[in-house]
Amino acid sequence: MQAHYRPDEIEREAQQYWEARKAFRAEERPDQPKYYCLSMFPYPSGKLHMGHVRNYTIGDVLTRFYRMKGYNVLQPMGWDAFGLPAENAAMANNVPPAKWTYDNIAYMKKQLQSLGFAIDWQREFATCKPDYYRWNQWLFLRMLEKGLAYKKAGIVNWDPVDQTVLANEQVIDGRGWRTGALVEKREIPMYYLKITAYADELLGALEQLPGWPERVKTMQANWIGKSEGVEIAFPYADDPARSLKVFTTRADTLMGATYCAVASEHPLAAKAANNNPRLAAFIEECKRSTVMEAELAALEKRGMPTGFFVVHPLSGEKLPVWVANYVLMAYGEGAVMAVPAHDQRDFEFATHYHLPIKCVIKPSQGSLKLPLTEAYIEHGISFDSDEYSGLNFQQAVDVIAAALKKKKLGRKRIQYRLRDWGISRQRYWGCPIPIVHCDSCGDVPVPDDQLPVVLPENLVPDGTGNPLTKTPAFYECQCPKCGKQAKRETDTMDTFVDSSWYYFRYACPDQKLAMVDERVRYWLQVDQYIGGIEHAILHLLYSRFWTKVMRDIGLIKIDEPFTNLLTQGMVLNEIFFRKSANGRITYYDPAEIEVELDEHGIRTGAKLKADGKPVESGGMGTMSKSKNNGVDPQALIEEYGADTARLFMMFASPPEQTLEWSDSGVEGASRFLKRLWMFARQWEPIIAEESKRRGGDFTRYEYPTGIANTVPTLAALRREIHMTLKQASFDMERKQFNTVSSAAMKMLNSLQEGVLGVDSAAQAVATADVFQRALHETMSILLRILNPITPHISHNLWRELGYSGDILTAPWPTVDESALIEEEIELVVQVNGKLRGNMRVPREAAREAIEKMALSHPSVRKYVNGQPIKKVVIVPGRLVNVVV
RNA sequence: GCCGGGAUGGCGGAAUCGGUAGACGCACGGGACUCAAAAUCCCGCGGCCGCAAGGUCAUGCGAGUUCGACUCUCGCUCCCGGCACCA
Repeated sequence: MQAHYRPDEIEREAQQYWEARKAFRAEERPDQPKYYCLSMFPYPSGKLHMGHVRNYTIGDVLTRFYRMKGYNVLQPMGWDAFGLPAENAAMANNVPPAKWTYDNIAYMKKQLQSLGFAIDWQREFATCKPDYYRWNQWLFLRMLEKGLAYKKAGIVNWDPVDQTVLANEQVIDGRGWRTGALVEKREIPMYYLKITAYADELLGALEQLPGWPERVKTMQANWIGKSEGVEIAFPYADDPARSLKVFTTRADTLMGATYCAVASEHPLAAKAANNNPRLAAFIEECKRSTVMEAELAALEKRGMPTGFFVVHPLSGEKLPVWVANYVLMAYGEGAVMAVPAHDQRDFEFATHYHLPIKCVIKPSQGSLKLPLTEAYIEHGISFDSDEYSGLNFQQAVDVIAAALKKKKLGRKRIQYRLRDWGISRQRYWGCPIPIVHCDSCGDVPVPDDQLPVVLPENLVPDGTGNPLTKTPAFYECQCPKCGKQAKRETDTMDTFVDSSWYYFRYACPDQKLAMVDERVRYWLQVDQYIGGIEHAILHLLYSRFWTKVMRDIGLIKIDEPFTNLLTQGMVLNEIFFRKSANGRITYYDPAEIEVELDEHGIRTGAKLKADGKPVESGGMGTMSKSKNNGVDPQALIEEYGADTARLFMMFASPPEQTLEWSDSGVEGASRFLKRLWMFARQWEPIIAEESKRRGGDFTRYEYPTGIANTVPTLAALRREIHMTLKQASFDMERKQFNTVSSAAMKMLNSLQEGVLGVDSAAQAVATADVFQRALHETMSILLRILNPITPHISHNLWRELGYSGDILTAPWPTVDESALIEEEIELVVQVNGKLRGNMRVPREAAREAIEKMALSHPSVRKYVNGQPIKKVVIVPGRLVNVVV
């Protein structure tokens, strides 16, 4: 055995060993339980970042753990290879997105391999290859046939200078990121997928996902936003045959409606603006504002009257119609009835524009405090509502809905917040939408036998829009129907399409004739899916939708793609910066910062190493280029090795929480592995000899009866190791890897203390064989619980110490319950719930005996101090609480 | 703004079912080894009072339930994720 821990050597050696044996190749074995563990595939942005390292380490720990538990595991990897950054890089470096993407994939693959992930690389694919994306196109055509895909107008960000559509992230403070021009909203034709057709199932099926975090399910449910309400028609005052339709969940407040409001994109707004230049200007202004809902919601509530009036469907009162920037065209009817007294947004708007506020709901007990300072939005009892007064929420809704129905001016209806999924992108680096536009035949789907529509890989975007629109070789084509000259669609698909079904393709990446084949039946569902919490809604909802569509087309039989979901937290690092006199902020790499400490180790300041002058701390933030606080995994692996990187990542915090970067934490992890190495080397002769004696067996250990009395230190060591193992197994099952790591550290501490105790004892010689056995046993446990986290060093030591077989498939250790039994246990003694001492009692002591002992305990007597005892609470095996 | 989540020593975090708050690690202090330094090893380490024994306060803030609350309930504060064209 090497004198020193050399991660580079043992990691290379272990990886070659696995490679030579094709250890991670997954095959369908119907007789064995399978475990499909999937981490979200990366976007090939250039090099791995710490978020990837964390994501894939979590997945790797799980696959290695399940392998030890006897499962047939699959851990695939691929590339989410279409997307905007490739176009940006192409513009910056004048390199085609394809080349940039493939180069990145090659580099990142090497990085993943150097981390020792147990990936079946045979199944690797990239979504930018026609072999993959042809099935996007194929399924899109099936959806078109089923009416699940359709075309309609959609709103996009338009940069008037570059004459191009911008992504939301390319719009900064309302201006194009490259041109600085004010961005406009523009309506263009787009393809949509009818995810709303599945809204009810997507919502209902959440209940059948017990393996998903509650918060993700709640977020999805809120996103789908099913609400039961009433659609109400307000007839136009000057044209009673026609009406303004609104949707409300609070029909009980209808009698309190004092105006109606429509979105600026609503047809009525446009009509009103025809002879009202001020209104036209206001609508124009709304058009210039953002398309992003988050920004829209934060805007000050503004509006203008349209000059139109509608008639209240029950009271007959004339109500004005306003255009308001807080009404969303995309939700409901794009119009609302405004009840300022009982809706906060309406209240603010009405207050600002001095519109009437009419109260019609009051608390069931007491009354409203007038004048209102905010809307009363609770459900209550109706009043001042003619015949609809004195009713509770449900009664009022029912009665009012019935009255409206009778007048044919409304009906109960279910409304979803969820909108259909717009997939058209006016960009080059994506999957072409398989449609041909023909002057005679209209929009014609590309026939299946002409798929895939291949994206040329040699174009370089220049920032002035999609280069496909300037490439006749791509867009010039014949109409599949009539054969006349036609124009190919140049829009490409949203990259969320690519990621909506890649997990099926891993089961059969080589299948040329179909999207999926019968192998998906063996591997799917995904047993464990792992990815960032930022994907909680969109990606996961689209994937669930896509799965249901594939099911309904008859490709698969499952309803849901992912049985268990783990949403990992972000990787953070401290942000350091300086603000210059003109307000410009410069961010500094934390590696360039020196932290100043006082004598207690408490931080007093930080300065830049280069000039020794102070910098400010901006707290912890996600690692990003813009904050200059990223740490390159490559440097970490090169300096400390993959095992240290993996151990630190797992130890620093539980997977679901954020993880704070710490250089000294990394050193701590490295120190532990060195300590483990030195310990193994020190005891190698004894352990290896024991291995030889027992033919490498690590499954059965027998000890003489009464060992607890003859060799108490050994019994204590075994008890500690098995107790720690019990906790580690529990934590492994619940995926709390930080405490599994600390259990390993604890075990090494116990071992070092344990051997010291035995070593120095006079009994050591007499009990040498028992000691040797216990050391062999406990070391095998330590190496096995560490194996999923730090597989290289575990692999190496396992072999060096002569344990039989391959640790990769060694069974997860089991707890020897008999090692845990103690004759005496410690009980905590409390008086009135406050800790006052402890006492040792026999394991099987009776309640009465415990109570008697507690009452005679000196500190109990001191605190009871003669007061009458009300009651004694005894929690078996834990504590006694004397209440006075 | 709306939806979801979080807050525990100097720091990351632990506490499995409401039962000893601070496991494990980092940082820091003291010591050993060394010509010296690094590495390594040993000891200490929440605050306050106390020589000590011990006492007392303490899990973001404020209330409540309970014999007992980091854990449950209600109200706040601050931070983070998502908001449909970043992936």
